[in-house]
Amino acid sequence: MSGKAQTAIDKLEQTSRRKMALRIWLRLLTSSQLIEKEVRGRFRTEFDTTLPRFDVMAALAREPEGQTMGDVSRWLLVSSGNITGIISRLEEDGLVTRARSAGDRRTHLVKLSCKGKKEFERMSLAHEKWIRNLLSGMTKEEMATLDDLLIKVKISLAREESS
Amino acid sequence: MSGKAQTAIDKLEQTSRRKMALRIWLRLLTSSQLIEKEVRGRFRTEFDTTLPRFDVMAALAREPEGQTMGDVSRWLLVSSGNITGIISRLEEDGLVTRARSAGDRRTHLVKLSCKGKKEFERMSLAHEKWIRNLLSGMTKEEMATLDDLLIKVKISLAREESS
DNA sequence: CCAGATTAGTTTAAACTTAAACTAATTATC
DNA sequence: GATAATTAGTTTAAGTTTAAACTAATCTGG
Repeated sequence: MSGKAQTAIDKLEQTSRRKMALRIWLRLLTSSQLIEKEVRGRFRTEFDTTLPRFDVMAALAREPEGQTMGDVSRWLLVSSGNITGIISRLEEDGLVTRARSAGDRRTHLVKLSCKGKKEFERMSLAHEKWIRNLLSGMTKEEMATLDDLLIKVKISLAREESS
Repeated sequence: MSGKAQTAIDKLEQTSRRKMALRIWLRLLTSSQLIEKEVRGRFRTEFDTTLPRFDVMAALAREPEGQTMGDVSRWLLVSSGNITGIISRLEEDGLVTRARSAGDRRTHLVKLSCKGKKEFERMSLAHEKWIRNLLSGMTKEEMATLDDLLIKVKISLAREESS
């Protein structure tokens, strides 16, 4: 009988289903906040930039041909007004380009500039290393199980948030 | 052999440990963001308030005798300046009281007012129900395992973020 | 064609958030 | 006991974030 299984069984006996969802939510939130705090600090001290800027650049890096403002805001789950502001600041710094589309003239094609690509590459490698180190206390098996469970969380959310 | 175990094993075979930490982080972040988005919207439409205000009130509700600004900011993992602003707005609305301590005159004793307690009670019940519904697609066993793994994440973070 | 509805993006106002500078009170050290 | 270091909290400046109002372009049903 493994230690992990024992702990989980204890929890089933001690904790009502009622309180368990709330507990999961608080833990989910705390983990995210702790990682975010750490990563934000490192972006500031090592690259003199912010996490939202990196997030937007990472979204842009996924599509070298460029994408619309709406694509970025939907991918990052934030409002379009938010993206407008961050893209504007990135554009001022010459890291992204924004151009009105030829076809649908409402949309704008946004992409990383050459400078932006290079900068993102540097930051991305460091970022990946930070995360790997932060989670180095987890075994591969634990991460695989956690990944499965987080997928289940997402499925549950998708089904319930509409109702 | 359960479906869950099979999925996890597939992942071990297909995904390098290197990429797995990053994947976990993105899933953690996405789950949190989706829940936050939903909860924020409900606080706005059903109680005409914000999530940060509720978070501060929930922190205060834990200690009926009151606590310092620093206690609240440490509990919520946010800056003290942030707490100053939110407490000030809650105070204007008569939901909390803030008084300079008699002993150490640098610290302030903050607590929910009577009105604040009643308001928090109403919101807290609704909040718990929202979360329970959002996670209703998870079994008790899945939640218990997820809880264990998130504790392991937290332990890993605590060990690594100092280094 | 064209009036109304929809969509993409920006702007605005308010709140949130942080890091850093600052003030005031306390503690430590000599 | 005076001075230095620390601690609690506030303030400030800049950026992030949202919801809602707005502008401009496109689509849709007559």
